[in-house]
Amino acid sequence: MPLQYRAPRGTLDVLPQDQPYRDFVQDTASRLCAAFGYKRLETPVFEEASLFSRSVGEATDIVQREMYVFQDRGGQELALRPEGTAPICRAYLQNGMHVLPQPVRLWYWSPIFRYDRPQAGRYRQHTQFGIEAIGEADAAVDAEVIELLWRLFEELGLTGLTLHLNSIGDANCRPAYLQLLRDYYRDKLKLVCNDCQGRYEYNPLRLLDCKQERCQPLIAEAPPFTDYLCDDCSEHFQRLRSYLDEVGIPCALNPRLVRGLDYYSRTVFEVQPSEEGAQSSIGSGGRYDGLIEQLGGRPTPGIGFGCGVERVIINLKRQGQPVPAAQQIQVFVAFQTAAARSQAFRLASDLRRQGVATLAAGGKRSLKAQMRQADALGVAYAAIIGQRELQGGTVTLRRLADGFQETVPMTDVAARVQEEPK
RNA sequence: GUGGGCGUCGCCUAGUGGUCUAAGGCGCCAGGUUGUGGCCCUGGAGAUCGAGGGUUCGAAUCCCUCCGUCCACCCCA
Repeated sequence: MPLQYRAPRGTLDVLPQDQPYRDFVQDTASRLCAAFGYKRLETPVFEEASLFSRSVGEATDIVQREMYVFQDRGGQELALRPEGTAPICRAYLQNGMHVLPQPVRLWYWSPIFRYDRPQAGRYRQHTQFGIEAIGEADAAVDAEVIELLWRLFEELGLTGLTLHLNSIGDANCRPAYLQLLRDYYRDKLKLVCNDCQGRYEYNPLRLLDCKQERCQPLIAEAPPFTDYLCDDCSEHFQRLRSYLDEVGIPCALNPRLVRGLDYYSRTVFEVQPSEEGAQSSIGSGGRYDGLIEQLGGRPTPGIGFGCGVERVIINLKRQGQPVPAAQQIQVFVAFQTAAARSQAFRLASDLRRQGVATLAAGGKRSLKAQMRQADALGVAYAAIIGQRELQGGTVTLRRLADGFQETVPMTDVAARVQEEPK
Protein backbone atom coordinates (compact mmCIF):
# COMPACT_ATOMS: atom_id res chain seq x y z
CA MET A 1 0.00 0.00 0.00
CA PRO A 2 1.58 3.30 -0.98
CA LEU A 3 1.49 5.98 1.65
CA GLN A 4 -1.66 7.97 1.42
CA TYR A 5 -0.76 10.65 3.90
CA ARG A 6 2.52 12.24 4.78
CA ALA A 7 3.46 15.20 6.92
CA PRO A 8 2.81 18.46 5.07
CA ARG A 9 5.69 19.81 3.06
CA GLY A 10 8.40 21.36 5.18
CA THR A 11 7.12 19.88 8.43
CA LEU A 12 8.77 17.32 10.61
CA ASP A 13 7.78 14.40 12.77
CA VAL A 14 9.92 14.55 15.87
CA LEU A 15 10.50 10.86 16.42
CA PRO A 16 11.17 9.20 19.78
CA GLN A 17 14.87 8.85 19.01
CA ASP A 18 15.13 12.62 18.47
CA GLN A 19 13.29 13.52 21.62
CA PRO A 20 16.36 13.37 23.88
CA TYR A 21 17.94 16.16 21.84
CA ARG A 22 14.90 18.37 22.27
CA ASP A 23 14.70 17.60 25.95
CA PHE A 24 18.36 18.40 26.36
CA VAL A 25 18.00 21.77 24.66
CA GLN A 26 14.79 22.65 26.43
CA ASP A 27 15.99 21.59 29.86
CA THR A 28 19.21 23.55 29.44
CA ALA A 29 17.36 26.61 28.19
CA SER A 30 14.83 26.45 30.95
CA ARG A 31 17.48 26.11 33.62
CA LEU A 32 19.44 29.07 32.25
CA CYS A 33 16.33 31.20 32.10
CA ALA A 34 15.68 30.48 35.75
CA ALA A 35 19.24 31.47 36.57
CA PHE A 36 18.87 34.73 34.68
CA GLY A 37 15.46 35.53 36.13
CA TYR A 38 13.41 34.98 33.00
CA LYS A 39 9.83 33.69 33.32
CA ARG A 40 8.06 31.60 30.75
CA LEU A 41 5.24 33.08 28.72
CA GLU A 42 3.39 31.16 26.01
CA THR A 43 1.16 32.95 23.57
CA PRO A 44 -1.36 31.46 21.12
CA VAL A 45 -0.17 29.81 17.96
CA PHE A 46 -2.18 32.31 15.93
CA GLU A 47 -2.73 36.03 16.29
CA GLU A 48 -4.44 38.78 14.40
CA ALA A 49 -2.52 39.02 11.15
CA SER A 50 -1.99 42.75 11.37
CA LEU A 51 0.00 42.34 14.59
CA PHE A 52 2.78 40.97 12.44
CA SER A 53 2.44 43.13 9.35
CA ARG A 54 2.62 46.23 11.56
CA SER A 55 5.58 45.17 13.62
CA VAL A 56 7.73 43.01 11.41
CA GLY A 57 7.15 45.34 8.49
CA GLU A 58 4.69 45.36 5.62
CA ALA A 59 7.47 45.14 3.05
CA THR A 60 9.44 42.25 4.57
CA ASP A 61 9.51 38.80 3.02
CA ILE A 62 8.10 37.33 6.20
CA VAL A 63 4.91 39.33 5.84
CA GLN A 64 4.73 39.55 2.09
CA ARG A 65 5.06 35.92 1.15
CA GLU A 66 5.85 33.71 4.12
CA MET A 67 3.00 34.26 6.54
CA TYR A 68 0.26 31.66 6.87
CA VAL A 69 -2.78 33.93 6.79
CA PHE A 70 -6.35 32.71 7.03
CA GLN A 71 -9.82 33.85 7.88
CA ASP A 72 -11.65 32.10 10.65
CA ARG A 73 -15.36 31.41 10.44
CA GLY A 74 -16.10 34.74 12.04
CA GLY A 75 -14.22 36.57 9.33
CA GLN A 76 -11.17 37.46 11.43
CA GLU A 77 -7.86 37.77 9.60
CA LEU A 78 -5.49 35.56 11.52
CA ALA A 79 -1.93 34.42 11.00
CA LEU A 80 0.08 31.48 12.28
CA ARG A 81 2.87 33.01 14.34
CA PRO A 82 5.78 33.75 11.96
CA GLU A 83 8.07 35.09 14.69
CA GLY A 84 8.16 35.30 18.44
CA THR A 85 8.70 38.88 19.51
CA ALA A 86 5.51 40.64 18.45
CA PRO A 87 3.19 38.24 20.33
CA ILE A 88 5.24 38.64 23.50
CA CYS A 89 5.03 42.41 23.22
CA ARG A 90 1.30 42.14 22.60
CA ALA A 91 0.94 40.03 25.73
CA TYR A 92 3.05 42.50 27.69
CA LEU A 93 0.64 45.26 26.75
CA GLN A 94 -2.55 43.26 27.10
CA ASN A 95 -1.63 42.03 30.58
CA GLY A 96 -0.46 45.38 31.84
CA MET A 97 3.05 44.20 32.54
CA HIS A 98 4.32 47.76 32.60
CA VAL A 99 3.26 47.79 36.24
CA LEU A 100 5.77 45.05 37.04
CA PRO A 101 9.36 45.88 37.96
CA GLN A 102 11.12 46.70 34.70
CA PRO A 103 12.57 45.19 32.67
CA VAL A 104 10.13 42.33 32.43
CA ARG A 105 12.10 39.22 31.55
CA LEU A 106 10.24 36.57 29.56
CA TRP A 107 11.01 33.43 27.60
CA TYR A 108 9.10 31.21 25.22
CA TRP A 109 9.45 27.91 23.41
CA SER A 110 7.04 27.89 20.54
CA PRO A 111 6.36 26.66 17.05
CA ILE A 112 6.95 29.22 14.32
CA PHE A 113 5.41 29.03 10.84
CA ARG A 114 6.75 30.39 7.58
CA TYR A 115 5.72 29.42 4.09
CA ASP A 116 9.18 29.03 2.64
CA ARG A 117 10.70 26.52 0.29
CA PRO A 118 12.10 23.88 2.59
CA GLN A 119 15.75 22.91 2.48
CA ALA A 120 18.49 21.86 4.85
CA GLY A 121 17.75 23.40 8.23
CA ARG A 122 14.75 25.28 6.94
CA TYR A 123 11.21 24.19 7.72
CA ARG A 124 7.72 25.57 7.37
CA GLN A 125 7.16 24.80 11.00
CA HIS A 126 10.09 25.12 13.32
CA THR A 127 10.59 25.74 17.01
CA GLN A 128 12.10 28.82 18.52
CA PHE A 129 13.38 29.26 21.97
CA GLY A 130 13.48 32.98 22.64
CA ILE A 131 13.72 35.55 25.39
CA GLU A 132 12.62 39.17 25.63
CA ALA A 133 13.61 41.81 28.16
CA ILE A 134 11.11 44.63 27.96
CA GLY A 135 11.25 48.00 29.69
CA GLU A 136 14.91 48.85 30.07
CA ALA A 137 17.15 50.62 27.56
CA ASP A 138 20.45 50.10 29.34
CA ALA A 139 23.18 48.34 27.41
CA ALA A 140 23.67 46.00 30.35
CA VAL A 141 20.42 44.31 29.34
CA ASP A 142 21.71 43.87 25.80
CA ALA A 143 24.77 42.20 27.24
CA GLU A 144 22.69 40.01 29.54
CA VAL A 145 20.50 38.82 26.68
CA ILE A 146 23.49 37.99 24.53
CA GLU A 147 25.19 36.32 27.46
CA LEU A 148 22.23 34.01 27.99
CA LEU A 149 22.26 32.96 24.35
CA TRP A 150 25.98 32.38 24.44
CA ARG A 151 25.81 30.43 27.66
CA LEU A 152 23.10 28.23 26.19
CA PHE A 153 25.39 27.16 23.38
CA GLU A 154 28.26 26.71 25.80
CA GLU A 155 26.25 24.45 28.07
CA LEU A 156 24.96 22.46 25.14
CA GLY A 157 28.55 21.85 24.20
CA LEU A 158 28.47 23.52 20.80
CA THR A 159 31.86 24.70 19.66
CA GLY A 160 33.24 26.78 16.85
CA LEU A 161 30.53 29.41 17.07
CA THR A 162 30.92 33.04 16.14
CA LEU A 163 28.90 35.86 17.63
CA HIS A 164 28.40 38.59 15.08
CA LEU A 165 27.56 42.00 16.46
CA ASN A 166 26.55 45.29 14.96
CA SER A 167 24.58 48.44 15.64
CA ILE A 168 22.11 49.82 13.13
CA GLY A 169 21.40 53.07 14.98
CA ASP A 170 18.05 54.56 15.82
CA ALA A 171 15.52 57.02 14.42
CA ASN A 172 18.01 59.72 15.22
CA CYS A 173 20.95 58.65 13.14
CA ARG A 174 19.63 56.08 10.71
CA PRO A 175 18.09 58.46 8.15
CA ALA A 176 21.37 60.28 7.75
CA TYR A 177 23.28 57.04 7.39
CA LEU A 178 20.87 55.67 4.81
CA GLN A 179 21.34 58.87 2.86
CA LEU A 180 25.07 58.44 3.07
CA LEU A 181 24.79 54.85 1.90
CA ARG A 182 22.63 55.85 -1.04
CA ASP A 183 25.07 58.56 -1.96
CA TYR A 184 27.84 56.02 -1.91
CA TYR A 185 25.96 53.62 -4.18
CA ARG A 186 24.40 56.18 -6.49
CA ASP A 187 27.06 56.17 -9.18
CA LYS A 188 27.82 52.44 -8.75
CA LEU A 189 24.37 51.02 -9.41
CA LYS A 190 25.37 49.50 -12.72
CA LEU A 191 28.05 47.45 -10.96
CA VAL A 192 25.58 45.92 -8.58
CA CYS A 193 23.40 42.77 -8.88
CA ASN A 194 19.72 42.86 -9.81
CA ASP A 195 18.47 42.37 -6.28
CA CYS A 196 20.64 45.20 -5.06
CA GLN A 197 19.17 47.59 -7.60
CA GLY A 198 15.88 47.06 -5.82
CA ARG A 199 17.40 47.18 -2.36
CA TYR A 200 18.81 50.59 -3.16
CA GLU A 201 15.25 51.83 -3.49
CA TYR A 202 13.30 50.17 -0.72
CA ASN A 203 15.82 48.87 1.82
CA PRO A 204 19.31 50.26 1.39
CA LEU A 205 20.63 48.62 4.59
CA ARG A 206 20.20 45.29 2.87
CA LEU A 207 22.74 46.27 0.25
CA LEU A 208 25.31 45.45 2.91
CA ASP A 209 24.48 41.77 3.33
CA CYS A 210 24.21 40.80 -0.33
CA LYS A 211 26.14 37.60 -1.05
CA GLN A 212 26.59 38.06 -4.78
CA GLU A 213 30.20 37.92 -5.88
CA ARG A 214 30.01 41.12 -7.89
CA CYS A 215 28.67 43.15 -4.97
CA GLN A 216 31.42 42.20 -2.54
CA PRO A 217 34.03 44.82 -3.48
CA LEU A 218 31.49 47.61 -3.11
CA ILE A 219 30.35 46.32 0.26
CA ALA A 220 33.91 46.13 1.49
CA GLU A 221 34.42 49.81 0.69
CA ALA A 222 31.03 50.98 1.97
CA PRO A 223 30.98 53.25 5.00
CA PRO A 224 30.16 51.20 8.12
CA PHE A 225 27.17 52.34 10.15
CA THR A 226 29.17 52.17 13.35
CA ASP A 227 31.24 55.13 12.20
CA TYR A 228 28.13 57.27 11.84
CA LEU A 229 26.10 56.47 14.92
CA CYS A 230 24.75 59.38 16.91
CA ASP A 231 26.35 59.97 20.31
CA ASP A 232 23.72 58.05 22.25
CA CYS A 233 23.82 55.03 19.97
CA SER A 234 27.56 55.09 19.86
CA GLU A 235 27.86 55.16 23.61
CA HIS A 236 25.30 52.40 23.95
CA PHE A 237 27.25 50.24 21.54
CA GLN A 238 30.52 50.90 23.32
CA ARG A 239 29.10 50.04 26.70
CA LEU A 240 27.59 46.85 25.35
CA ARG A 241 30.97 45.80 24.03
CA SER A 242 32.70 46.51 27.29
CA TYR A 243 30.09 44.50 29.20
CA LEU A 244 30.56 41.57 26.87
CA ASP A 245 34.27 41.91 27.30
CA GLU A 246 33.80 41.96 31.05
CA VAL A 247 32.10 38.55 31.06
CA GLY A 248 34.44 37.06 28.50
CA ILE A 249 32.11 36.73 25.53
CA PRO A 250 34.05 37.09 22.31
CA CYS A 251 32.26 38.82 19.49
CA ALA A 252 33.06 39.72 15.92
CA LEU A 253 32.04 43.21 14.92
CA ASN A 254 30.30 42.79 11.63
CA PRO A 255 29.27 46.01 9.89
CA ARG A 256 27.44 43.93 7.29
CA LEU A 257 25.05 42.42 9.78
CA VAL A 258 21.58 43.91 9.30
CA ARG A 259 18.36 42.09 10.03
CA GLY A 260 15.31 41.32 7.99
CA LEU A 261 12.75 42.61 10.44
CA ASP A 262 11.89 46.27 10.47
CA TYR A 263 11.57 46.75 14.19
CA TYR A 264 15.23 46.44 15.09
CA SER A 265 17.19 49.39 16.39
CA ARG A 266 20.69 49.75 17.75
CA THR A 267 21.98 46.34 18.76
CA VAL A 268 21.69 43.43 16.33
CA PHE A 269 23.48 40.10 16.70
CA GLU A 270 23.62 36.65 15.23
CA VAL A 271 25.36 33.41 16.19
CA GLN A 272 26.73 31.21 13.43
CA PRO A 273 28.44 27.83 13.46
CA SER A 274 31.69 27.47 11.56
CA GLU A 275 30.31 24.84 9.17
CA GLU A 276 29.49 26.13 5.74
CA GLY A 277 25.87 26.01 4.73
CA ALA A 278 23.13 28.30 3.69
CA GLN A 279 21.20 28.12 6.94
CA SER A 280 23.96 29.34 9.13
CA SER A 281 22.18 31.32 11.78
CA ILE A 282 21.24 29.32 14.88
CA GLY A 283 20.25 32.23 17.06
CA SER A 284 19.85 35.93 16.52
CA GLY A 285 18.12 38.99 17.77
CA GLY A 286 18.36 42.63 18.55
CA ARG A 287 16.94 45.65 20.26
CA TYR A 288 13.51 46.98 19.33
CA ASP A 289 13.01 50.22 21.17
CA GLY A 290 10.16 51.48 19.00
CA LEU A 291 8.11 48.32 18.79
CA ILE A 292 5.91 48.55 21.87
CA GLU A 293 4.93 52.08 21.00
CA GLN A 294 4.09 50.99 17.50
CA LEU A 295 1.76 48.40 18.94
CA GLY A 296 -0.09 51.09 20.86
CA GLY A 297 1.81 51.19 24.15
CA ARG A 298 3.83 53.89 25.84
CA PRO A 299 7.34 54.22 24.44
CA THR A 300 9.08 51.18 25.91
CA PRO A 301 12.46 49.75 25.00
CA GLY A 302 13.05 46.04 24.53
CA ILE A 303 15.55 43.48 23.37
CA GLY A 304 15.52 39.75 22.74
CA PHE A 305 16.58 36.85 20.59
CA GLY A 306 15.14 33.84 18.84
CA CYS A 307 17.01 30.58 18.64
CA GLY A 308 16.20 27.87 16.11
CA VAL A 309 15.87 24.64 18.05
CA GLU A 310 16.00 22.31 15.01
CA ARG A 311 19.14 24.01 13.75
CA VAL A 312 20.77 23.77 17.14
CA ILE A 313 20.00 20.05 17.13
CA ILE A 314 21.44 19.65 13.64
CA ASN A 315 24.66 21.13 14.95
CA LEU A 316 24.64 18.95 18.06
CA LYS A 317 24.35 15.89 15.84
CA ARG A 318 26.96 17.14 13.43
CA GLN A 319 29.39 17.50 16.30
CA GLY A 320 28.47 14.12 17.71
CA GLN A 321 27.55 15.80 20.94
CA PRO A 322 26.23 13.26 23.46
CA VAL A 323 22.91 14.08 25.08
CA PRO A 324 21.27 12.59 28.18
CA ALA A 325 19.47 9.38 27.23
CA ALA A 326 15.74 8.95 27.61
CA GLN A 327 14.62 6.85 30.54
CA GLN A 328 14.90 3.13 29.86
CA ILE A 329 12.38 0.48 30.81
CA GLN A 330 13.96 -1.53 33.63
CA VAL A 331 11.73 -4.57 33.94
CA PHE A 332 9.80 -6.62 31.46
CA VAL A 333 7.22 -8.96 32.96
CA ALA A 334 6.74 -12.18 31.04
CA PHE A 335 4.23 -14.93 31.79
CA GLN A 336 4.16 -18.59 30.97
CA THR A 337 0.57 -19.68 31.38
CA ALA A 338 -2.69 -17.96 30.75
CA ALA A 339 -3.34 -18.17 34.47
CA ALA A 340 -0.30 -16.00 35.17
CA ARG A 341 -1.41 -13.33 32.80
CA SER A 342 -3.29 -11.14 35.22
CA GLN A 343 -0.56 -11.59 37.84
CA ALA A 344 1.94 -10.25 35.32
CA PHE A 345 -0.25 -7.29 34.55
CA ARG A 346 -0.67 -6.64 38.26
CA LEU A 347 3.06 -6.93 39.00
CA ALA A 348 3.88 -4.42 36.29
CA SER A 349 1.42 -2.00 37.80
CA ASP A 350 2.83 -2.49 41.29
CA LEU A 351 6.38 -1.96 40.11
CA ARG A 352 5.48 1.29 38.39
CA ARG A 353 3.85 2.53 41.55
CA GLN A 354 7.15 1.89 43.26
CA GLY A 355 9.00 3.92 40.70
CA VAL A 356 10.31 1.14 38.51
CA ALA A 357 9.75 1.63 34.79
CA THR A 358 8.04 -1.59 33.78
CA LEU A 359 6.35 -3.16 30.79
CA ALA A 360 4.14 -6.26 30.84
CA ALA A 361 3.99 -8.75 27.99
CA GLY A 362 0.79 -8.83 26.07
CA GLY A 363 -0.80 -10.86 23.33
CA LYS A 364 -0.29 -14.59 23.09
CA ARG A 365 3.38 -14.83 22.47
CA SER A 366 5.41 -17.78 23.62
CA LEU A 367 7.74 -17.28 26.57
CA LYS A 368 10.58 -17.38 24.10
CA ALA A 369 9.07 -14.60 22.04
CA GLN A 370 8.48 -12.59 25.19
CA MET A 371 12.10 -12.95 26.17
CA ARG A 372 13.16 -11.88 22.72
CA GLN A 373 11.04 -8.83 23.16
CA ALA A 374 12.56 -8.08 26.53
CA ASP A 375 15.97 -8.24 24.95
CA ALA A 376 15.00 -6.01 22.06
CA LEU A 377 13.65 -3.44 24.49
CA GLY A 378 16.98 -3.30 26.24
CA VAL A 379 15.52 -3.83 29.70
CA ALA A 380 17.78 -4.78 32.59
CA TYR A 381 15.54 -7.49 34.03
CA ALA A 382 12.93 -9.94 32.91
CA ALA A 383 10.44 -11.02 35.56
CA ILE A 384 8.93 -14.38 34.68
CA ILE A 385 5.71 -15.68 36.15
CA GLY A 386 4.63 -19.25 35.43
CA GLN A 387 2.91 -22.12 37.15
CA ARG A 388 5.59 -22.52 39.82
CA GLU A 389 5.75 -18.84 40.67
CA LEU A 390 1.99 -18.60 40.87
CA GLN A 391 2.03 -21.30 43.48
CA GLY A 392 4.51 -19.60 45.76
CA GLY A 393 3.70 -15.96 45.09
CA THR A 394 7.16 -15.49 43.63
CA VAL A 395 8.71 -14.45 40.34
CA THR A 396 11.82 -15.55 38.54
CA LEU A 397 13.93 -12.47 38.14
CA ARG A 398 16.46 -12.73 35.37
CA ARG A 399 19.20 -10.22 34.78
CA LEU A 400 19.61 -10.05 31.05
CA ALA A 401 23.15 -8.74 30.98
CA ASP A 402 24.67 -11.93 32.42
CA GLY A 403 21.77 -14.34 32.63
CA PHE A 404 21.87 -14.59 36.42
CA GLN A 405 18.45 -15.40 37.79
CA GLU A 406 16.81 -16.20 41.08
CA THR A 407 13.41 -16.74 42.55
CA VAL A 408 12.20 -13.86 44.69
CA PRO A 409 8.95 -13.09 46.45
CA MET A 410 6.64 -10.99 44.30
CA THR A 411 6.80 -8.20 46.85
CA ASP A 412 10.59 -7.99 46.78
CA VAL A 413 11.02 -7.39 43.08
CA ALA A 414 11.14 -3.61 43.25
CA ALA A 415 13.70 -3.58 46.02
CA ARG A 416 15.84 -6.20 44.30
CA VAL A 417 15.84 -4.30 41.03
CA GLN A 418 16.69 -1.02 42.70
CA GLU A 419 19.57 -2.52 44.69
CA GLU A 420 22.07 -2.21 41.91
CA PRO A 421 21.62 1.14 40.28
CA LYS A 422 22.24 0.78 36.60
C1' G B 1 9.30 32.97 -6.22
C1' U B 2 14.03 30.89 -9.37
C1' G B 3 17.52 26.94 -10.73
C1' G B 4 19.66 21.83 -10.34
C1' G B 5 19.91 16.42 -8.39
C1' C B 6 16.86 12.44 -6.89
C1' G B 7 12.02 9.23 -6.12
C1' U B 8 12.06 0.54 -6.19
C1' C B 9 8.72 -3.22 0.60
C1' G B 10 8.90 0.68 7.29
C1' C B 11 14.65 1.79 6.38
C1' C B 12 19.08 0.95 3.01
C1' U B 13 19.95 -0.87 -1.67
C1' A B 14 20.26 -4.34 -6.69
C1' G B 15 18.05 -3.89 -11.25
C1' U B 16 18.89 1.27 -17.04
C1' G B 17 13.46 -1.69 -22.60
C1' G B 18 11.80 -8.48 -22.74
C1' U B 19 15.23 -13.46 -18.13
C1' C B 20 11.01 -8.60 -13.00
C1' U B 21 4.27 -12.58 -11.82
C1' A B 22 10.95 -7.13 -9.06
C1' A B 23 16.24 -9.45 -5.86
C1' G B 24 19.11 -8.75 -1.28
C1' G B 25 20.32 -6.62 3.68
C1' C B 26 18.24 -4.30 8.23
C1' G B 27 13.87 -4.33 10.89
C1' C B 28 9.15 -7.03 11.98
C1' C B 29 6.43 -11.91 12.95
C1' A B 30 6.77 -17.23 13.67
C1' G B 31 9.42 -21.85 14.40
C1' G B 32 14.25 -24.64 15.76
C1' U B 33 9.59 -30.13 20.90
C1' U B 34 9.08 -30.34 26.81
C1' G B 35 9.02 -22.66 31.22
C1' U B 36 13.59 -18.22 29.07
C1' G B 37 16.60 -13.48 25.35
C1' G B 38 21.20 -11.96 22.80
C1' C B 39 24.60 -15.62 18.10
C1' C B 40 23.09 -19.10 14.43
C1' C B 41 19.47 -21.79 11.20
C1' U B 42 14.51 -22.12 8.77
C1' G B 43 10.05 -20.00 7.26
C1' G B 44 6.52 -15.81 6.78
C1' A B 45 4.31 -11.06 6.09
C1' G B 46 5.62 -6.68 3.41
C1' A B 47 6.56 -3.02 -3.18
C1' U B 48 0.84 -2.87 -8.66
C1' C B 49 8.84 0.04 -8.84
C1' G B 50 5.98 8.48 -6.24
C1' A B 51 1.10 9.70 -9.32
C1' G B 52 -1.15 10.37 -14.11
C1' G B 53 -0.55 10.31 -19.28
C1' G B 54 2.40 8.88 -23.65
C1' U B 55 6.09 5.97 -26.92
C1' U B 56 6.57 0.54 -27.83
C1' C B 57 4.51 -6.00 -29.67
C1' G B 58 6.64 -5.24 -24.60
C1' A B 59 8.58 -0.12 -19.42
C1' A B 60 10.78 -0.07 -12.71
C1' U B 61 13.88 0.95 -16.99
C1' C B 62 12.49 5.99 -22.67
C1' C B 63 9.34 10.89 -23.08
C1' C B 64 5.79 14.58 -20.87
C1' U B 65 3.03 16.64 -16.74
C1' C B 66 2.20 16.78 -11.69
C1' C B 67 3.58 15.62 -6.67
C1' G B 68 7.26 14.70 -3.13
C1' U B 69 12.30 15.10 -1.50
C1' C B 70 17.27 17.01 -1.32
C1' C B 71 20.66 21.06 -2.59
C1' A B 72 21.54 26.09 -4.00
C1' C B 73 19.55 31.19 -4.79
C1' C B 74 16.38 34.14 -1.91
C1' C B 75 14.96 34.72 3.08
C1' C B 76 15.76 33.52 7.90
C1' A B 77 15.87 30.33 13.22
